[in-house]
Amino acid sequence: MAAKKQPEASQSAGTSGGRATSYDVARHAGVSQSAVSRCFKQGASVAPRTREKILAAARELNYYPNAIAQGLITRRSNLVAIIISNLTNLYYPEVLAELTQRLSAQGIRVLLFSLAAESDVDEVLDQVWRYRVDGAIVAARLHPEQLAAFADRGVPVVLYNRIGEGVPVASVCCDSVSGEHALVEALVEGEHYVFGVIAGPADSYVGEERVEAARRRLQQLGRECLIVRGNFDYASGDAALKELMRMTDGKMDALICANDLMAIGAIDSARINFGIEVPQDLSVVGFDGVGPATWLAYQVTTIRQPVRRMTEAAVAMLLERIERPELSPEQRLFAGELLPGSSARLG
Amino acid sequence: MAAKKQPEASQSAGTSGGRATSYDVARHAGVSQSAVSRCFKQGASVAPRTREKILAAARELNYYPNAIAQGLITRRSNLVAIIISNLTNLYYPEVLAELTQRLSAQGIRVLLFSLAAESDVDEVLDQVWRYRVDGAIVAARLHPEQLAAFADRGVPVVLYNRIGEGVPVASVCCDSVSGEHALVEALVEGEHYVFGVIAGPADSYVGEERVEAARRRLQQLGRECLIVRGNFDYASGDAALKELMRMTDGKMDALICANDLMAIGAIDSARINFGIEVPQDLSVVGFDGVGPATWLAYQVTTIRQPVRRMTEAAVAMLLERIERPELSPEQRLFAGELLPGSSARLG
DNA sequence: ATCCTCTTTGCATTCGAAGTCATTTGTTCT
DNA sequence: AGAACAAATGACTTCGAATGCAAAGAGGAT
Repeated sequence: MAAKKQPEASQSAGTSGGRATSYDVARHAGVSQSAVSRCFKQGASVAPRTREKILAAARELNYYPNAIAQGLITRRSNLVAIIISNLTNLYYPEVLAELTQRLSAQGIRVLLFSLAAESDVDEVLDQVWRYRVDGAIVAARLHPEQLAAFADRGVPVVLYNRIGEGVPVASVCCDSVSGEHALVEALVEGEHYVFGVIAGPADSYVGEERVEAARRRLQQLGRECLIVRGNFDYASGDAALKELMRMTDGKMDALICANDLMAIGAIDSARINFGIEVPQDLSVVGFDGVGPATWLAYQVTTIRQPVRRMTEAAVAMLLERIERPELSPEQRLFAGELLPGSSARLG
Repeated sequence: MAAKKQPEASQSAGTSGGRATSYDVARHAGVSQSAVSRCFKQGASVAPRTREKILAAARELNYYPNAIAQGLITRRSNLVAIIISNLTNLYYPEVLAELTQRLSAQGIRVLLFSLAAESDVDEVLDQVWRYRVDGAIVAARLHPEQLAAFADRGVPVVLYNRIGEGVPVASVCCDSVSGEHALVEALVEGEHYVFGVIAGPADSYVGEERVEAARRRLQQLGRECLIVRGNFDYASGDAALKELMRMTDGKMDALICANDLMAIGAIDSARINFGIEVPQDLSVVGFDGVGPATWLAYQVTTIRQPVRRMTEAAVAMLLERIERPELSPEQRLFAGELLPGSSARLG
């Protein structure tokens, strides 16, 4: 009867599998399971000699604490969900790599969710709840109710390059408004008159913000502009350029793109499909500062997002909120840096 | 005394937190915890009326089964580790997105590990063991001992675009040899004589394989070539081109690059730094078929990897091995498709 | 040697769901 | 109505590590 109280060490714990448990190690070292547990816990009270013995046994048995079991008892999974909509966006891989490495450095693992379609969100969230993640970083469009669900469940979230629309949520963004203002001002000073704008998809937060900021500033400076919608990829930059050339009868001399990839598509299209010289005949500016923007053929004049500082902030904010869930939903805005390339004649 | 046997339902399980447990749901529905568990398990024996009652209670309490607890008892975490070295490689984001979505579709979650440096591998593996992942997909260079550790622990692995050097491991690769042969043959037929090759970093498996295949085939066809090493990025394509132009006194008329990104760097460099026409004066070919390779300015002649089929195979192989660990370490080789761009004059 | 304090250690319980087994309920057939 | 059997249900144990608590040990002071 008493036999059941202290579980038996697993019999299969030879040198083979990594399936050794703390009981196996305990038995091997001649101590209790508690001692083994303490031995792997930072700052717990274990005598040096005991610690040695236990660590030796652990090494011999190839023991690694079971994070699943730890998560169950401590109610801390040390998992953070990263939810990203379009990994193919050229800008996100860098962000993802940075976030992952920073979280790893803090002893936190990343559960990655990549959305193929927006309709997948609810399924993804279902899994997020099940895994009892400690927090989440979201670079995807969520409905207010979906954001509210995080609050309901007490799961801290930090949004990346978007804000909680209607719901107060912590977020990290690159300042679209000041970035676009800088671009517009430089273009106006550079003596441009017929402005075209390539917007992002309507459901993109940063896309709309950038275009709106550019439009406003142009208006303030007495310039009109034509706006055509793209969807952030290369092909849509090409298509939008053609459309704008048609609409302006080839008179457009400045083009503001909601991201670099469309700017690149537009530059190629202008040069190759229309024989237009960039920047002599047409100035093109983008946004983001992704790798290809700096390629010799493009050298796009753009706003470079401070990805390192932004990811650092996102991780820091999330960890803070995991420790202290009552913290307010701060919004941090980072200024981008105007990267003067050679795709635009500036003032 | 008897009170301790049946755990109390958690008191905090109001409609607020997502912290409800199966006991909360059980009490709410007036059934036992076992019933709740069965209710969420596919094909278990539960009366329709009971199921209704339980599901209603679960919905009301916002109950989601705790995957951590499930993982502990079932010894199946439903987690797969994806280990990737350089997410910034332009080719990997697509692979990662595909893998993640395919695994999700199979009810499996992705634990992402992104390596900043090769030295991180052991720390990463430490975490992989702790989380008791059901399997792993690896697109990073691992030492034989590190690969052996997976076998030791009975964790199935599938390598992506690399093979287990010395250790038999399941893998999915794109056929470098036939791809390079096709490129070389086409270039030779296109009347090229002075061949340059830009290799990848020495520690890249595919890089070495591609270059070696190209070199061999060139030799068989009676052509020599000069090889310069790059590191798969744009800047190294530029640098390598300069070096090759110096070495050949500007006489190089065909350039084989170990990946598209270096091909693009080389094309830009040739055009902009040397005023060379591509493909009139110099033919350039790459490998991978990444997005920018198809841009109007480049249209790189390359071998497109069948990413969808490869990721599908990787996931299928991994799942098979999770079910039946005794399966042999099959290697699957996928033929790439020659994508005739306009960066090379072919035969 | 005695008492007190501080450090180590082990015992027993806990986290939340799954699954075994025994029991109860329900159905069908005679 | 009762037998025979299947379906549904609940009690209890289990997975592996963390931790509160009590007991044991180690020093130190008197």
